[in-house]
Amino acid sequence: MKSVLYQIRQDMASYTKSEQKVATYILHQPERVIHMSAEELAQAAKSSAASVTRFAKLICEEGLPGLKIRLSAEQSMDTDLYDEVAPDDDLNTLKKKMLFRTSQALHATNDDLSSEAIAQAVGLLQTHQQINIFGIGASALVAGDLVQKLLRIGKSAFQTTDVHLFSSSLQSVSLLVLISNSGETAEALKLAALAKTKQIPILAIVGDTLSTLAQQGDVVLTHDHSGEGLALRTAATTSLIAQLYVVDILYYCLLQTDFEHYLQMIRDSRQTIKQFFD
Amino acid sequence: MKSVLYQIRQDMASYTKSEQKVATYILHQPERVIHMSAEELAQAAKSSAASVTRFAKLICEEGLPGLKIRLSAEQSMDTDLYDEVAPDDDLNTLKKKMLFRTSQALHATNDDLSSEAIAQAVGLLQTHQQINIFGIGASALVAGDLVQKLLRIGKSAFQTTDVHLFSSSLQSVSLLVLISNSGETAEALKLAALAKTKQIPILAIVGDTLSTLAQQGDVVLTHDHSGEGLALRTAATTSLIAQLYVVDILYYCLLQTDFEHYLQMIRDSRQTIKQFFD
DNA sequence: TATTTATTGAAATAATATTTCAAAGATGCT
DNA sequence: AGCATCTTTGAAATATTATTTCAATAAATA
Repeated sequence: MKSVLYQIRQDMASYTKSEQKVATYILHQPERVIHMSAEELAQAAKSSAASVTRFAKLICEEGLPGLKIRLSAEQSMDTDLYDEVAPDDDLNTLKKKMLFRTSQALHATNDDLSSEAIAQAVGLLQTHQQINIFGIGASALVAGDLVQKLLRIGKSAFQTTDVHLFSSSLQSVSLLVLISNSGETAEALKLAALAKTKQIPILAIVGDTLSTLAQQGDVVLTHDHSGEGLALRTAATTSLIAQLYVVDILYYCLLQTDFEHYLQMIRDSRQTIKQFFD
Repeated sequence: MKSVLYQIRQDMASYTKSEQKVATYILHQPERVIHMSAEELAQAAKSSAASVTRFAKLICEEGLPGLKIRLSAEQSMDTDLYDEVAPDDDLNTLKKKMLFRTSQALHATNDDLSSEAIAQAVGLLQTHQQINIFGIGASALVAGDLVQKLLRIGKSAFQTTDVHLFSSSLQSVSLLVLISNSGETAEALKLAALAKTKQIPILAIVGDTLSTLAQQGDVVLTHDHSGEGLALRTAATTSLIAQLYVVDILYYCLLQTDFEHYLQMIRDSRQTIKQFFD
């Protein structure tokens, strides 16, 4: 179904005078209209209740209540939220834009994640006792998150941003997890090459499906990175959040392979922290 | 504003029998309810119109029409997404649940963030050259994110999870940023006490508004942590994401105080990385 | 300008939501 | 259990809100 606001704007020219009054008011204050009666809207738009309901029926089969319902459904989908964050946005606009953008990224990431890739990734995590995770910049944070998660269920996981140290940590029994938004991070690519020589499998968590790193991975999980093109690093955090989201889903899929057991380990680890440090 | 469906589910236990009938129907068929009259809904839920409108008013100040409007705004949200992630969920269900939960957390966080608190926080960041950021566990990642962001715009920022080292780093000119989901982390509270003795101001980023840490902060930014009660740490990542989201908004508000200047610094820092490391 | 046609809003009507109230049911007390 | 009290319930009464009617007015056409 089309947006009512859009439709009203489109058809504005074909409306009569009083219809235009009502239409204009609705376009300017859609969120207020939602909580107005026909009479109130008529007053606000300097028209009559009759004109209001006539207009409502014109737009929407179910009359004014139906129109209000459709307006409400559209409220959450504000129009120019796609814009780059602007220097003079007020906090509300900023919040809306960020929320919108983040939601977009998560939806897109959901679409990107295939069952097969996740299943294969879980397989790799299960079959390797030692898991070495590398990411640099913001991706280092994601690496850190994955380490924390794996340690909690008794997996041996290691992370550092020190490439020398990291290289030394790679054992023949390791699984190498490479995290990179662009998929072109030089350090990650070098580590991938190193892993190849040692026949260590690579799990790549990458934004760009077509990147070099995405091609190197034995298993590749991709996430949304559509915001990266924007001038400001507005999207940096959305990419970060998308990466964390991928890790989270991967983690829960791993838990599912032995749910009760892992759950108990997580409980234990929480308990231990509580007992000794709180 | 909280999700009505969520609220209904939460409060289900406290409802009377006929209220539960109505509530259950709404939870199962929210998108149909939107187009039903009180009488129709009563029939469908095997109750009476009176009970329906009574229930509507209980949930929503503006009665049944208002409830329909709010339901419409929430359209298309599956009811059982509120559940804890289950051991036998397939990937699609898992993805839906996670996405839903994350969106919820972000919305709630948006509602929690007040302009005043953000403005004060920005003020603190502006007026202090040295910014010391502490978080432990998942919050350490958030601390890391904030450090990266601040360094990019030429602020002197420091983070470590080593409390001894961290204590030594606190100067009289420092701003102490404490990040904690529960707001009860022992280490953070000790650092808060230390800061008090040195008269160093505290910016707290906390999930729980009523926590000890929230009370200690000179400025307090809160984020959603509603998922924390859940058995499994399903919510751990949503809290983390909510924290990152707060940091992101804070950061952009800081940028706005001198937009072009900061933007240029960010561009320069990207350029430098590209030139020397890619 | 006279005639037709379209538009408008006040009032009448219809639809819908809400409140009232008496009956049924649940709860607690002896 | 038996009685009293408080709660819940739905049918009917009422109030609110939306819609249609229709006469008046304005615009368009010849």
